[in-house]
Amino acid sequence: MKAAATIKDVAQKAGVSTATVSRVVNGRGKIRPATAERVRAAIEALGFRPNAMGRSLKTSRTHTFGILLPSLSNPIFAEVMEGIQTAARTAGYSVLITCSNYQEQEERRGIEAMLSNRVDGLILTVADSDDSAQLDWLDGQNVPYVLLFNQPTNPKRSAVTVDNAAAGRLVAEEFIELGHERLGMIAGRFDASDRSRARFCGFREGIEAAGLLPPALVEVDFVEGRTVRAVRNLLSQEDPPTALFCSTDLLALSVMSGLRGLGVEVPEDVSVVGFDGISFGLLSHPTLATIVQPSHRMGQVAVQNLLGRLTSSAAPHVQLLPTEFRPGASAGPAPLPGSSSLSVSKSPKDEGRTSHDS
Amino acid sequence: MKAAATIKDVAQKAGVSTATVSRVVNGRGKIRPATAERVRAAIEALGFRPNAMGRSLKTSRTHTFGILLPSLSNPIFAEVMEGIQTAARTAGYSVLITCSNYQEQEERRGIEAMLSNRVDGLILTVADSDDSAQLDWLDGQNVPYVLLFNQPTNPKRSAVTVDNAAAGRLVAEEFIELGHERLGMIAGRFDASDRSRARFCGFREGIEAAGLLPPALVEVDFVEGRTVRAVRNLLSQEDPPTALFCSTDLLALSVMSGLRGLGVEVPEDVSVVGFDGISFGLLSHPTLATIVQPSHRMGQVAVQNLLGRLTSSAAPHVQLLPTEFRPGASAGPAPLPGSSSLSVSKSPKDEGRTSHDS
DNA sequence: ACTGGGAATGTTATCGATTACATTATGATT
DNA sequence: AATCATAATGTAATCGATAACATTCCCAGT
Repeated sequence: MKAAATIKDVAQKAGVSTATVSRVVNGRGKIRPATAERVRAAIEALGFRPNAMGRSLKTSRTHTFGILLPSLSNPIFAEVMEGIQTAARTAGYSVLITCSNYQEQEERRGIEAMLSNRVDGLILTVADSDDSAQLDWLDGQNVPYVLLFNQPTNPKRSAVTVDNAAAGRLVAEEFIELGHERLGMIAGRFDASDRSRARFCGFREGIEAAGLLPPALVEVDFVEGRTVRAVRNLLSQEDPPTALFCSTDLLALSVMSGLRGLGVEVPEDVSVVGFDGISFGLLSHPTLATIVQPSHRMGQVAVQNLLGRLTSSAAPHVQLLPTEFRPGASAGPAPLPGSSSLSVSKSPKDEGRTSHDS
Repeated sequence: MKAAATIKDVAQKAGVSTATVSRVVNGRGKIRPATAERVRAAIEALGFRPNAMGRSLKTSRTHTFGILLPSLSNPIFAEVMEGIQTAARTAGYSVLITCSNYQEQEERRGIEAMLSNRVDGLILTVADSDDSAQLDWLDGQNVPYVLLFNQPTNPKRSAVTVDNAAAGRLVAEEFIELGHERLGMIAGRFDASDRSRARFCGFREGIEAAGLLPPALVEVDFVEGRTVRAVRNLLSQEDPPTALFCSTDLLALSVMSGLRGLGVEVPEDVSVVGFDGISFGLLSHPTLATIVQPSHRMGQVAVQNLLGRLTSSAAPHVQLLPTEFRPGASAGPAPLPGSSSLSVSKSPKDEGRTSHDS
């Protein structure tokens, strides 16, 4: 039950001062090889491991990053977390993680907790990076942070993300290419996800640019994730959409499952395209067409962004990484007019806001 | 660019000593209400937040747990991580996370890094909890840890897991109930996952108890995740299995996708059952029959186990949580003899070890 | 008014490592 | 051998908070 060895123990055992031990450990200053060897032997013998607290206290560097994500249930976040973790460890950093569950209050609490731990930097995905009390407050805290997935208008904030609007536009074009004329979107609530909104805006632009009617829209809650009603809602209206863009792959998979439950065939009756590029999209049946975000890379780049700010005090900047449209069996040609046997009755208790535009 | 306020700044501003501020912050000792109020005002005015490093140095408690998981790509780990994170924060703890990518070397490095951070406890999922150099070493480090998913033989080690063997047996019984007589298993490599081995052992026991031939077995690598060859391998042998047990849901979904690629129908030709109960199993088509582990709960219990060891110095103990068989469309009755049109040719370059038993 | 004694608050050593500065050792040069 | 430059090492203050111990305050009881 011995306490862990300290630098003093090592110094004593090696017959040197703590300063010398410190120098050996950190490879700073000149040390006679023989001395260094004795110190190393003592370290080995005692199983000495520098106490990060003591060190941080003096250097005011914790070599720790704090990560705030809405959730880990969505593999896109789990993947980016892996990327962050790997890149951080490579650079000698540890990572503290917090999930906000899409709640602003938890965002705030999580950030505060990580600041108490004196993290050297933060990587955050917040609800809305253009209207966030947390971020406004954080700007005064003198801690570098990088937004992830969020795409802030304010260029004073660092961010690593993709061009969500452009990707949304691309999806519209793909649908139109396939002959679809009546499009819809099932999106995570805009007030919980600015990227969901951006994807929708791009999607709508692409549609309007082609001279088609604006898309039908249903917003759904991330947490409860009931999509069946949202789907029924969309398809039970006059002249229902033949193609659905979902703001995340998770949503898309859930929607496909819902459609199956309603007896709607994908892609024969309705085409579906998701967003994220999670690996489950490749395993699903039919395989999911989607916009792929380079999730691991994004995590890695976010870490590098922070490191740059810390070491070379680089200025905050936004980095847009490329996306890619990944075709899949879920997106097919539009059904011939009248060929679809769709008959989805409207449920009595409807949920989710539906609108022709927002 | 002002540095963060310290307890001294607060003391000065409130006209008291640092001891008094400390008492107010930690709610210890008697403080005159008027004084407390002045101190609180100063804290508020300066935006003071106690420096966790300074505190930890003195108290030798970091209020941080270290978590080591093989990966976050498998949602079962992401889910348990969420459970851990939530429970930890509720108890006032932060969590450091590390992924080992199923590599022993990284297990070691991750643990060392977290010990340097002087975590108050560890939650670990290692390759093999009965033969782990890391754990043997860790036992001498005087840091409480809890194994998660691992099911150690040595009862001196705390663990939160399920009865993997019993669950494996149950799967065998379900298959047999459905009329299957020739069974197989696709399992994550035993040397990277002791639970995979335990599930197989239970599965085999259940089969042998029913007087059937021992199951065919293929081990696959977690990291690369190529299952198509493994599947072809299994099905191309004489009298191929009509039911496949996969050691994880992720594997099962991949296997189902592979079967589809080979033109094999699930469950008409081959039934599939997974293990974990990840939510994607409910979204897949056909829905995945599986053994459900209470992942969030497991994370929560692991945290409680650690807290108990820390606060009431409870003894290490193993906690087995209940599993549940969740039926799904992927598991159906055995095909009538000769009714299946299976014709899977053996690929020239085979991979994965196949055997009739292990 | 004086005093005992708990309540309130202050003083200061301490946790473990770093680092500016001080000191000593080494060895090359004459 | 004396000298000096430089290499090697040591001394001690410091980071921010805690807590044991010391001190001061305040008021009840006589």
